[in-house]
Amino acid sequence: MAAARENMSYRDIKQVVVDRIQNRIWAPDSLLPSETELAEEFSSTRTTVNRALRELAEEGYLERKRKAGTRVLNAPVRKAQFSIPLVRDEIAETGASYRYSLVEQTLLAAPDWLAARLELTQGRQVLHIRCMHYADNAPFQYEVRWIIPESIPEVLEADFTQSGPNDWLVQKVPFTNLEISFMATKADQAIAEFLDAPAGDPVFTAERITWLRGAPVTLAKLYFAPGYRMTTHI
Amino acid sequence: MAAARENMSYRDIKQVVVDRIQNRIWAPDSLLPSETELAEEFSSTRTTVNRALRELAEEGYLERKRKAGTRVLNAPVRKAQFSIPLVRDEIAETGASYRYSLVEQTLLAAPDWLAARLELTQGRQVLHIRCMHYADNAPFQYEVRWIIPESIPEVLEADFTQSGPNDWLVQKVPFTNLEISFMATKADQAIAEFLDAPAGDPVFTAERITWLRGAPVTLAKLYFAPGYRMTTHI
DNA sequence: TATTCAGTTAAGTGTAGACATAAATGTTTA
DNA sequence: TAAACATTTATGTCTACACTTAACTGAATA
Repeated sequence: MAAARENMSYRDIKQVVVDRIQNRIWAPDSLLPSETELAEEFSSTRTTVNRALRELAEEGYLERKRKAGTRVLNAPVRKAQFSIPLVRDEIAETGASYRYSLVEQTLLAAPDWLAARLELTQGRQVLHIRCMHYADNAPFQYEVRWIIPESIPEVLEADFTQSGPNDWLVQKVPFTNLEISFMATKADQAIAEFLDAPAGDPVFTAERITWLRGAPVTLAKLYFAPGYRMTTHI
Repeated sequence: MAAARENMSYRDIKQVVVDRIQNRIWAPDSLLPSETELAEEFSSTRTTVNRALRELAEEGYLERKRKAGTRVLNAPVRKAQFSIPLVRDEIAETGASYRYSLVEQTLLAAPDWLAARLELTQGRQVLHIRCMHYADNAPFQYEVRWIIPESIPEVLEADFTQSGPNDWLVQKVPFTNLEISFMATKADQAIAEFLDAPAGDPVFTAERITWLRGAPVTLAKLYFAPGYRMTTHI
């Protein structure tokens, strides 16, 4: 019944293991045979089995502990992966044409909520930018962004009339940390106007905060046009 | 300047490479030295360097092609990972107490939109369930679910008065495929009532479709209480 | 009885070397 | 000139083995 053919690659072994898990041959919470035993069964080596099991653990199928052994996770808490593309790429992928438009750019004192959120001392100057991203001339995303010039002084000389702050930032800032939240917000007057939707309508919203070596660089609120869905497959 | 100490683990090598990328020593789009050269520089072996670079490629820092070499990706399209926990676990993690309540359970013919979405032939029987998840007795999530008994006959005998269909399904069904979407929807009368929010308010919504070996098993719509945010760090 | 400690075991990691494979480049041939 | 073929080379993968480290087990001790 068991495979047992020669020269199995770590990929083949992964497949067999997944099959056995899915067919309850190895039930949730149960212990797998040791790497050495599996290597023998598959007429492979421990190194190869190790790679297979290690990757399956990363993918959320297994839990591994030294000495304790390898265990099948009962809750398939498999991890959904979303890649976080630039808007321009996201739009380009659908085949639509991308257009950018700057709405407003001002330098002002950080509002209290922003200072609190980014743990800034009060009254710091921040660059405030609002802009729009269009797909085939239909509103796609309304972006409201704050950038901390203290963390990246060149931003004060940057030109955001032709392309968005995101494009500029990924070129300039090798960010080290990132927090992303997704939520549903209610369209206020400005959002409604720019996204061409009725005020009060639900808007899918992403909020990104980026740090560079511990110092906050930018906070962006991204409001997506009505009908937007963020989808992933596993 | 360069590290060059002995006995670097693949972890150390990863760190050095990331540092160099972030300090623009290896600029975006540029080619890294070959594995062999790096192995020499770090007085390590190609196998170890390989593991470091392979993992960094998985994490989205590098792009690797045979013969072409290893290249620094310019857009740090790093991947956000969300784990998809059971509601009960999600609530338990905040320290709140979890309570479940069944709202409705009926067997009916699949509505057209559902049949279309799951690629069912028309008029199929489906089990329709609506239920609530509470955290500390406050509404947390309103769940609307359809299950295809054809794919999992035992579901007709299952008892959903004490615990939710999700709990039952993860025990029974080793799902093989999963599609998750997130969106913002407008609270209709039922949603508003159950989540204790004004009708018309924006509601963060997840939609999960699960397949077992190609056959659709269940579709769930999960409506989160106002204020919910899905957050992740990178 | 409870605690500490040593032994054992399974996974984690590193080294060395071989062969496989894909892609870029150079060379020959139609 | 262009297509077909061969060569080169960097990554991909596998094997075999050694050593490290975490965690369980059970025996010795307080």
